[in-house]
Formats: sequence, structure tokens, C-alpha cells
Amino acid sequence: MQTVAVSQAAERTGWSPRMLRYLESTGLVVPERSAAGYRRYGPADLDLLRGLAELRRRFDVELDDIAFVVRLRRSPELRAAVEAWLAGTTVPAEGASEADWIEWEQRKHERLLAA
Amino acid sequence: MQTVAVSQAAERTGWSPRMLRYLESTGLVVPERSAAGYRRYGPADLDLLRGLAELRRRFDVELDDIAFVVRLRRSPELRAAVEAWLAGTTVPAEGASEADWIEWEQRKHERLLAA
DNA sequence: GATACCTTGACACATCCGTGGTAAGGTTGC
DNA sequence: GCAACCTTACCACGGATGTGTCAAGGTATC
Repeated sequence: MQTVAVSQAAERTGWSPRMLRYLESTGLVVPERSAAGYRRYGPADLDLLRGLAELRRRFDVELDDIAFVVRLRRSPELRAAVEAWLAGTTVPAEGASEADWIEWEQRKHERLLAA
Repeated sequence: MQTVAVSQAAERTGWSPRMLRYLESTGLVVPERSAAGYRRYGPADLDLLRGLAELRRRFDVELDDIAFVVRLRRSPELRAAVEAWLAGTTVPAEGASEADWIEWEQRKHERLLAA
């Protein structure tokens, strides 16, 4: 498998080498290591990095947010607790239509602006 | 419907009045308003507030994290993008067994400690 | 063996989050 | 009409995020 070192990976994904190390520390993109301890980024890693940059750019998503989704996936207990909480919220449920969301949004704004 | 004002709600849920206003500003728990603009917390609001406190205590979840889940629910586009990203990750998929997670966790630690 | 990479670790800094306080003013109930 | 609540709008502050830079040292390649 073709792998590249950190500065190459940085060049090809738009991240800085510093940020690649930071991303590794958060657990979001963890490359393999060479025998001497060098980070080796494979094609899948590069795709992940590009995707992450894209997510942030397009949706203004925090790294924390993504990390939390990962956490949700791996802790069914947490996932269940969060879903239980969501069930009590006034927020429309899973299969809600777009119209439900619009109405909810309007009610929320009514509330917020009611002052 | 029986509703209480902000200081009462605070007393009954363990939050401070200040935090109840903050939570409203984040959109997580938005109470109705009286004619004069006073916040009126109903039983459902109180439950939400207690549940939120419980989530933080038990799972060390940030408010941001919950807010992001709400955002995921209401933006199918964002949800799809995040799921697509997750699909590329080395993280075990939706229906993965506990054993898969343990193995993944071990590999991650191997990687992180390989230096 | 020199050069250009890589490693970890630290300091620094802007920005935001969570939280408290406080001030200036409106509402309510006795 | 006053006491006890409520409102918004600020200032403050410790801690975390995201990011850069630098230092001290290991590795690889020619």
C-alpha cells in the first residue's frame, strides 16, 4: 500500500502538518506508523482528511461535533440516553416532514421573539 | 397548564437562573413566555432540564454535543454528509458487536502507542 | 556525514463555552 | 407604593479548541 509522510499528506489535503498531529490526538484520523515512528498516511486516511475539511467548510461543523458522533456510535448506552432526551423535546421526531420542521422553527422563533 | 417562573424552574431542576437563560439562548430548552415576557416553564420543560443535567453528569456530554445532535436531526443533508464520512472511517459500522469495538479500540491504541 | 525530513514537547494566542455577577429598568401582588 | 420578582445587556473569567511556531533530537538518503 502506498503511504505518504505527514508533510505530503498535509500538502494533499489542505491541512497543516500541525493540524494532522492534532487530529490524530483527537482520535479522528489516526495513521499507521513506520518502524521508526513516522506517520504513514494511506489513501483512506487522505480521503478522511479531505472529507473532514469538506464537512467543516460546508456545514461549519466543529471537530468536537464529529468526535461526538463517533462516540455516539460506539456507546449504545449514551446513544439511548440521548435519544430518550430527544424524545421529550419539542423537536419533531425522526421521520418528521420538512413542514414539521418549518412549523417548529417558526414556533421557536415566536417564542424567542415574544419578549 | 401549570407553569413556573425561572427561579422556581431553577430550584426544581438544579440549574441556575442564569444557565436557564443560557440554555434558552442555545435553543436547547426554550420555554413559553407570559404576556409580559416572563419565561414560563411547564412540566415538559422541567423534565427536559433535568434530563439534560443528567446527561451531562452521567456521560460528561457538552451542551454543544447535544445541540449538534438536534442539528443532525433537522438537517438531512448534514446527516447524510456525516454518515458518508463515518462510512470511510476505520470505526466499526452501525451494527458492530462489542467485540468489534474492543478490537478497534485496541488497534487505535496500538497505533497511538507505536511510537 | 550533511541535508532534509520526521518525532515529541512546550509556549503562545485568539476565540468560544459555561458560568457568575451586576446594573438599569419593567411587572406583580399585597 | 413597595418588595420581590422578572427582563435584557453588559463585564469578567477559567478552561478548552484550534492553530502557529520553535527547540532538541532521531532517521534516511545520497
